[in-house]
Amino acid sequence: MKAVNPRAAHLGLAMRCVAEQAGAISRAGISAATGLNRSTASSLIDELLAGGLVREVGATTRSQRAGRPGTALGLRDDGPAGLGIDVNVDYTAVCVVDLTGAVRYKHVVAEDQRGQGTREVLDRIARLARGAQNAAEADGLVLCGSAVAVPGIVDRRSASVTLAPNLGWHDLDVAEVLPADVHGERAILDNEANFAALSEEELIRAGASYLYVSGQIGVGAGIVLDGRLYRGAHGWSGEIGHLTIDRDGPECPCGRRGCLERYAGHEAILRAANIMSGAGTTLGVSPTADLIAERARSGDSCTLAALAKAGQTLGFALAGCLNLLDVGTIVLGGIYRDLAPWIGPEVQREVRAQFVGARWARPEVRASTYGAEAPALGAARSVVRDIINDPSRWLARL
Amino acid sequence: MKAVNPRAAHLGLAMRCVAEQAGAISRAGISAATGLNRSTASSLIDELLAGGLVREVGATTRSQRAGRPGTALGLRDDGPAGLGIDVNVDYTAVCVVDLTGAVRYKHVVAEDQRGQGTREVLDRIARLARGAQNAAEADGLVLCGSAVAVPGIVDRRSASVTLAPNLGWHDLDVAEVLPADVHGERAILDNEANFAALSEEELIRAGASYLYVSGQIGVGAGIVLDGRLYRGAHGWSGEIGHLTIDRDGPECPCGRRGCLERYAGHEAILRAANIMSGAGTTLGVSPTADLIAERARSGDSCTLAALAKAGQTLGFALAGCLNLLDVGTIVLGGIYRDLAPWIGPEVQREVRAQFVGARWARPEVRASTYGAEAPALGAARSVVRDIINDPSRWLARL
DNA sequence: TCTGTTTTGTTTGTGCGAACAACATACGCT
DNA sequence: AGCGTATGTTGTTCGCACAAACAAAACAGA
Repeated sequence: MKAVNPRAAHLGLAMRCVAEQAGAISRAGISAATGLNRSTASSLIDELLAGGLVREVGATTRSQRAGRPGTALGLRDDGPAGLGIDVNVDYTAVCVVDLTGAVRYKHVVAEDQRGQGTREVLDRIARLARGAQNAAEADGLVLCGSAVAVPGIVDRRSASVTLAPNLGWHDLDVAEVLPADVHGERAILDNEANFAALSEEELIRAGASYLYVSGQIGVGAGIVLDGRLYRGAHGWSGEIGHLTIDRDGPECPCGRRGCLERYAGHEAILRAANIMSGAGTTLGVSPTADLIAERARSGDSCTLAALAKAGQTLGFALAGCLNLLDVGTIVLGGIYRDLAPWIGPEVQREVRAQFVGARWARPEVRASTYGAEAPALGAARSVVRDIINDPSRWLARL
Repeated sequence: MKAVNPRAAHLGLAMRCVAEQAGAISRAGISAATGLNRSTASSLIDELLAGGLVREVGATTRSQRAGRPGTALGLRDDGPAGLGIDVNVDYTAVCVVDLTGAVRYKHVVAEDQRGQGTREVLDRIARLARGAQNAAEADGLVLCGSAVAVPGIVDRRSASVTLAPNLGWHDLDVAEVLPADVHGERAILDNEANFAALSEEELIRAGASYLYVSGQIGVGAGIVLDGRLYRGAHGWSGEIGHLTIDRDGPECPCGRRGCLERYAGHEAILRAANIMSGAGTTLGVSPTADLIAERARSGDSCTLAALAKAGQTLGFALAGCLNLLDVGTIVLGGIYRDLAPWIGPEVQREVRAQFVGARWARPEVRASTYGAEAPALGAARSVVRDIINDPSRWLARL
C-alpha cells in the first residue's frame, strides 16, 4: 500500500529499456517502446547520464534506413557494481559484477569450513570481501551493495542465517562483517539455489518460468516464475531433495525413506559409480564432479549406468514438478551441469514421458550457463538488478 | 513496458483500501494507509463516488476518540457486477456478484452435457447468461463483464476453449454467445480449478500463497502465490491428478501408471467404498459426494477405510507439492470439501510427516469456503476484482 | 456553558513532471 | 542540391499531487 512515484517508475522503465537492448536503442527508441513522449525520454536519459548509470555508446544505432540516426545508449561499465559472495561447505567464492552484468572480479578459495570455528570463517569472508572491494575500486567501480549465498535457511528480513547445518551455523548475522554496508545498505541474504537460479540472466530478462535444479551435497531448486524468484511462504521453496521416489526405498538422514537425494544426490552417484572418495568424506564439489565426468568420458560402464539411473530418477521427480508448475524450462545446475551430457538426455526423456502436456509442448532441459560460480554470480547480479529496476534509489544517494 | 498513469494507479490504491476495510475507513484513513496527502485522497474518493463505485456508508467511523469523526466509506452494492459461468459435465452454474463480493443471483441447472451437441450446450449457456443479466438489471446492477470456467485447457488470449475432453469441445469460442460482451469486453476464460481457487477471497486479500485442490472427475489444483494466480508457461499448471504415486500402480487412461487420480479421484473413492453408481456412469458430482459423506456419517467401515486411504495418498502427493512450493495453506475443494471431515485429518497428518519444514511451520489444511459453486463464484469475483484493482477503466467508460 | 484540543474534510495556491507542438539537425536517396 | 524522414531539443500547457490554511465536528476540562 504505497503511493506510486511516476518519475521513479519511469526512470526504472527507461533503465530497463537500456539494459535489455544495450547499445541498440536510442532516446527515440525508448519513447517508442514505453509510450512516453520523446522529450520525456530525453529528460529521463539526461538524469541517468548525470547519475553515471548510462552513457552514449555509439553515434548511430542502425543505418540503412532513411532519417537521422539516433545516438545509441548503453549501460556504463564503470558505475555501481554488485558484490556477490557464496559461502559453501568446501569453498568460498566472491565476485564483482558491473551494471552490464559482466564479471569484473572473481576469486575462489577452496577450503573446507567444517573443521573451523564460525569466527574464522567470518573473518575469511570479510577478508575476501575487502579484497574484492579493493580490486573493484582499482578498476574504477563503486560497490553499491552485497549479497551472500548460503547453503541453508535464511531470514531475509534480518539478513541473518537461521540454519545452515553443513556449516554448523544458526542465527548468525553474516551481513555485519561485510564492507559493502558502508553505503548504509545491509547485505542481501538468500539460499544458494535461489541465487544460482538468478544467475540465468537471459531467462530472467525474457520473463520466463523455469526451475533451476542445483545438485550439491543435497538437491535443491530455485523457482523462477514469470522472471521473478518465488521463495515460498517461509522462504523454503524448492526443497525437492526430499521428494519421495519410492516409499519403500532406502532410509534418508531426514527420517523418511526413498528421498530423491538417495538416488540422484552427489554421494548417491559416487556410490553407484563405485567412486567412494576416501572413506565417506566428500571432497570439494567440483573436483569429484569432474572425476565422475572424467570416468564417464572414458566410457566406464559402471559410471555411465549410475548416471543414467540418476538422470532417470531426477527426471521422474522433475516431471512431477512440471505437472504442478508448468514451467517452460528446466535448468540443470551444480554438479548436474558438468554431468549434463549424460544426465540431461535421461532427464529429458523421462520428463517427456511423464509430463501431462508433453503432447503439445516440450519443456526444454538445458545445462546451466555457469558452473560452481553460479550462486556468487547470481547474488552479485541481483544487487545490480535492483539498481536497474529502481535507479532512483541509487540516484538519490548522489 | 508501459508508462504508468499515476492517477489511475492511485484510484486503484484508494479503491483497494475501501474494499479491504469496507465500512471502516475514512478519507483520512486512506491518506494514512497510502501515504497520499489528505487532499489527494479526498479528490480520489470524489471521483470514485461520482463513478458509482463507492459510497459514504456511515456518518462516523469509530467514536470514543477525540476529534471530528470521519465519514466511513464502503463499496456500492448497486454498481457494476460480474457474471460468472461454470460449464461442467453434469451441471451448469451461473452467478452474479456485486462489488462487495456478495452473491446477488445464483442458478444451477443439473443436466448432463455429454449426450448433447455443442450448439445446444452453447444455447443453454447463452440462455442462462441472459437470465442472469435480466435478474441483475432488475436488481439495480449493471453487468460489467463475464468469466467462464471450463473443465479443460483454454487459450486466454483468444478467449476460446482449446480442449475440454469431458465436454467434447475443442477450439471453441465460448465468449461469442455471452451477453455481457455488449460492453465491448469479451468474456474471460479459464480453467475450473483456477477460478475455484480465486473464490477464496479472504486468502487472496491477505496476499497468501496456497494450493486449491479441486477433486472432480479428475484431480486438479489452482496455484495462488502471494495472492496472485499462477497459470504456468502454457496455462497448464496444477495438473496434479497425474502425479505418480506408485510406478507399479494401476494403469491410468493417460497411459501412465499409478497416477494420483487412481487413488484419490472421485471414481476411485466410489470403487474403494463399494459404491458403484449404476454400471460405471457417474452421476452429478455433488450427489455422489453427498452419498459418500452420508455413508461415512453412518459409520460404514468400508467407506471410512476408502476415505482414509484416499486422504493419505492425497496428503502424500500434496506434501511433495509443499516441499517444492512452500505454500502456507492447502484448501480442499470440489468433492474433497464435502469429504473434508474424513479426508482432511489424513491429509494433514501425511503432510506434516512428509513436509521438510514441518518442524518449524505447519501448513494449514482447510476445507474450501464454497462447494460446487466455487468455480462460478470465483469467475464472477475475478471480474469485479479487475474493477477494484483498476477502477479507471470502468470510470473511463462512464 | 465556554474554551482549548484533536481529528476530519475542503479549499486554494504552488510546483513538478509529462504531453504536445514547433523547430533545428542529421542522414539517405534521387 | 533538394527532398523526405527520423532524431533531438526547446518552450508552453496541462494534469496531478502536495502543503498550508480553514471550517466542521466531536471530546475534555474548567
